[in-house]
Amino acid sequence: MTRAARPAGKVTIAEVAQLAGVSKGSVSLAMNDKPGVSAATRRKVREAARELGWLPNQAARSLSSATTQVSNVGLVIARPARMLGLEPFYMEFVSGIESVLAERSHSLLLRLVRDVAEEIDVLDGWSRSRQISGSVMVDFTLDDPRVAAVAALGLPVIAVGHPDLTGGLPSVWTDDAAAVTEAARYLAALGHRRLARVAGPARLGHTALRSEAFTRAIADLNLEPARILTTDFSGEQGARATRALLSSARRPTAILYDNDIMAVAGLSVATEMGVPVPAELSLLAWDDSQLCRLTHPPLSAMSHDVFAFGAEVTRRLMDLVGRGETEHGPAPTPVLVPRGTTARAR
Amino acid sequence: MTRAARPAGKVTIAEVAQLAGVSKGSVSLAMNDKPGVSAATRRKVREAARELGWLPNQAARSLSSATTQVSNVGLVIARPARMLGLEPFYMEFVSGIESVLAERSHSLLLRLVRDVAEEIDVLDGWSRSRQISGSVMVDFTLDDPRVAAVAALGLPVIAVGHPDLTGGLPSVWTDDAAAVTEAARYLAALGHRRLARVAGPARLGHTALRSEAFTRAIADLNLEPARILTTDFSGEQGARATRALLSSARRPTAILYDNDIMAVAGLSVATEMGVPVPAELSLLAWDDSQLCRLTHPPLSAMSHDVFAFGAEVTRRLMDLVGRGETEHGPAPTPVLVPRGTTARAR
DNA sequence: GAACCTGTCTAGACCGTTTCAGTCCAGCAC
DNA sequence: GTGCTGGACTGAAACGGTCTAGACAGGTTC
Repeated sequence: MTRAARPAGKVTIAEVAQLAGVSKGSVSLAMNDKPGVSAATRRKVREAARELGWLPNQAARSLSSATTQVSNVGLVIARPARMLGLEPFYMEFVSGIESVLAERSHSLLLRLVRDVAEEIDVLDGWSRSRQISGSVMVDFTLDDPRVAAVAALGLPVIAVGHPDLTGGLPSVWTDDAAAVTEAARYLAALGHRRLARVAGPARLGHTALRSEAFTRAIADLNLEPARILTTDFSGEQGARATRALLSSARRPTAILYDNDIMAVAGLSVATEMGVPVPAELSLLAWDDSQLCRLTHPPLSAMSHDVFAFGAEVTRRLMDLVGRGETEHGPAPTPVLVPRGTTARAR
Repeated sequence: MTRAARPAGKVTIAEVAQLAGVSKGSVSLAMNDKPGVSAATRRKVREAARELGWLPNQAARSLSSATTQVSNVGLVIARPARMLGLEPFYMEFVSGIESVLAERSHSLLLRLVRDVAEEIDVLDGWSRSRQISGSVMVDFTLDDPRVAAVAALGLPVIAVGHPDLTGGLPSVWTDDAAAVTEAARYLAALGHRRLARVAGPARLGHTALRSEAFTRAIADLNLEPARILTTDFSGEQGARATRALLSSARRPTAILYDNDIMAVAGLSVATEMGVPVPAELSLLAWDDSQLCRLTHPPLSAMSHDVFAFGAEVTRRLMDLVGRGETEHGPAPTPVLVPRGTTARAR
């Protein structure tokens, strides 16, 4: 099956000018709502443009003017494509971004890459070719090379991550340390003495921050030293980590997970191994997508409205692009929502 | 917080040419690996470009060359932003798309809109301003107005939907009728006489196709007339539909769901209502994201590799954009994967 | 030696906008 | 009438690449 490949929009500003009986310059002024043309002319030009179905050629526009505003926002994610589909976090985050973009008639330019070097290339290309007016950056590591790269590019960027990691870029973050501490205190208050945590990849900055806070909280509460297992965030590795924990000699009585897909997998493993939840084992998820409410018993979680978070990040990016500045501060801290998987230790 | 807005890459081809002691034309030829320059000159030019850190200005490039190949592909979805995050289908589909795009250094331009009219506007704008080289279209309805619109635009498009709905556009689809029939036959063979189906929104073309095939299969198999409840695909409505079915006088002994999030919700409802699965109730999901393997018991499903489906759709789109043509045919039919939620009727 | 290649390289037109220095003209003050 | 002002509008120069026609050198062929 073949398709005709003749793009419709071959109309140029010259034709519009001719039809309207004015010069190219006037058309430009009229269509961009700039002063210098009379109301009558503006109307004539509008009419002509509408009739010919003219839309300005973006390439020409950005070539000639330094200040080109496009209505796309970038998001580059350096993770395997498979993972994107498996992680409710990204889905909800992207949904939140889209919810704000849609109401402002903006689109999201999405790209998956292998590593940070490729991510920098992509941002560089988008920025130079003026395909985006700004970008959201995620998954910061310590001494992230992207910080310097986007600074050199002069691209408006909102960094999703703790200021310790994002090197002065305008940032939005959640206070994971506080949330982890709250979780540990809660489990301790329920009488749990032996906690464990199934964490994300060690290389990610926020994993390190959470681990540090978790370890400190355990120490402050005088609990037994806790095991922390790192994973790639997938359900499979969450299940494996849970099996390892439950098979160990002194198995934990409570497990904190770094996302919800792993918590769901963990609950399933506990059931499969005959460990009653929450009677003998408490489970606490993170992020709290709708998954947590669909299991039986429903998962207790450090609830984080990821959709709203994505929306807030985008609102700040639009601020930054539009006004040149935005607030710089944390988003709401994840809040503990007890459901059916946490109970007093026996 | 304010950001400096001084783009780095101010080097032009003229400066490179001057440094290398050649003309602009030669630089262009040398850097684009085209014939017409000697190896020595090519080396000199490369050296000069590297020294100055020159990268071609994309805007200028696409302005001058007729064959502007942009490396973006479009996807417009006419659903509320919230739903995108809740439906594993879309994220897996998008992941599959990205997996193919990433290996060809392409990006996805994603936009959520309210309705089909807005979708047409968006595609029109993207197409005219040369922001995409092609697009994927989903969620076809009967007599879909988008068919005529993209034909007029001359934009390469791959339609995801049955040819009955996509009006001659190059299409990829799954044979849902065959899959529904297989599901009904399997449940009948297990001894189930009273089936029900929790379906998607009635307005969607593929919901209608599935419903028709389901009803016919029930009739052919001489089973009791089946109830079909329509939903918005959300877990909440899936749970509500399941409660309604299980509360009815002659409750079904098997339920077929139109996606997996609703099946997970349904399983949870059955557990909550004390209906043992699969002893007294068989459940069959659709799409089969990893969710189905994480519940307990694991969900039987009409398994459909959505990731691979998205990848295949994109491969065909790239074919269409690159060679001007592509195959036109179905993707693999969803295949029944029995797990723990289907069993013989008592 | 003329005619003809072939490979390398250059000058300059061209792509479709924005922008800026001017032109034109009506209106006003004197 | 003259001079001045300011708004409306024009023409042409950017912007930074690609691409085409043609110049030039050196080698072949007859």
